[in-house]
Amino acid sequence: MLTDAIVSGRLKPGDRVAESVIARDLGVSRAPVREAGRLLESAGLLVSKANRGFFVRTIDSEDLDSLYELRLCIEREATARVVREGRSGEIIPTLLAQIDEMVGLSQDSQLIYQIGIDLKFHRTIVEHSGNRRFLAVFDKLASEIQACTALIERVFDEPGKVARNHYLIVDALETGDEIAAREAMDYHIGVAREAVVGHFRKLEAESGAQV
Amino acid sequence: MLTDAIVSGRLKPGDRVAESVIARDLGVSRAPVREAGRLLESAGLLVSKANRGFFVRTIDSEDLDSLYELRLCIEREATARVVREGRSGEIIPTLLAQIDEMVGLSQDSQLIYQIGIDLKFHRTIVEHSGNRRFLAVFDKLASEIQACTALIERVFDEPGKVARNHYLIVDALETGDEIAAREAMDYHIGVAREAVVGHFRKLEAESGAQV
DNA sequence: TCAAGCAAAATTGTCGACAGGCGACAATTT
DNA sequence: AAATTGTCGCCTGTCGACAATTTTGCTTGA
Repeated sequence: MLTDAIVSGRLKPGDRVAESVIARDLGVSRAPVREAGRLLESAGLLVSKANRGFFVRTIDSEDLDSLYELRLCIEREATARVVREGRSGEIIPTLLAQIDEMVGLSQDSQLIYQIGIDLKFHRTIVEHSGNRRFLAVFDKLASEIQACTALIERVFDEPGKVARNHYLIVDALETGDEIAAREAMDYHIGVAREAVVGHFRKLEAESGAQV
Repeated sequence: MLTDAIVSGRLKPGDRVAESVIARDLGVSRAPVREAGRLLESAGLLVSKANRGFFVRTIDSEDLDSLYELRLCIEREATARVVREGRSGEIIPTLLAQIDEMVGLSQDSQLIYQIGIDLKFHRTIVEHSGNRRFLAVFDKLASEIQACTALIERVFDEPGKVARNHYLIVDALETGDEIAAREAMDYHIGVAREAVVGHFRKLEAESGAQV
């Protein structure tokens, strides 16, 4: 609804988002825009300064690294929990279908969609971990990760390979070994973390702050 | 400011919090109350339903367990980071002073204050972990934990003993062993988790849902 | 007595308007 | 020329009012 209209387009990080302007553009009052702003703020896409309004969030490589480390903590524990609670078999068919879909979307032009499925894959695991708080944190980070990744677009050289890497996680789930599952997720996210943060560091070396 | 006035007092979990009522009581318009409501919502103290307004959040033992497990993931990693980044010596004096203060507040009537210092102790560690996201999540959980604990009041039999248990964490930090530090925090929170969740399960067995 | 339907009250969602605060720019001073 | 101060305009924070929706209490009928 409103949220999409705001984020969808052309906004550089650090840009100011005046609620009066948005309200005028969308032909509604400022109140609903305000609500949507708070929503996007809690989703981590905007930050608000007192008496100044909303700004598009900026992010540096250190913060991105923190983000991935947090994700790591949540997801490796969630993966272990899935095994411990004996819910692996229940979700493996879903996970395999998602990987197949990802592999099918490995064309350059469809990277954005692949990122979406990638997130769904991880969410499926967290969702079935049995820990609602894990899911809440994950969902909050998800929009940020997706937004960041969408802006970076291509960090990895071989998107198809990345998609196939998810099979390792499913394999570990199938063994029923809690520790192996945890380590599989640990490795998987660790690789992504290095790649994304490394890419970002290079961007920073060339210019200033980035989204 | 407003937030305190809303939460401070007498509200049962599940209670409805009508913004019109609050606004009348405080003699302000509904707009600022709305803002405060969103704030408390993102702090996890209220939930909002469409066209229904705000309600005081309810919590069950399973959710509380999830909360502590999440805390565990964050804090044990944060503790390990403090050691890894070589910032132990920098914060140990602060930590020791906080424990002393806690021990001094071990009287029954001051348990609420002790809980506050306890949270500060843990926050100090997370704050100096070097991971901003850890701190953000911790701060979000902190208000919830504090609110819950304040309602439970006395879960532990010997508050002084709990306070002194924090020395074990400082000891582990002093050794400079990353793994030992992680395990010390792991054990510390694990004990609290069992006690709090166990206490809550008993309450649930007697009645229905609880805060 | 109880259930269903209806009407009235209450509450949220939205609106336009006004006051105060902040940043930007110009004028003045050093 | 650089820095400080004064002014202007835009934007947020707050307000009271109206419309839409939900809840509640009452009436009506079986």
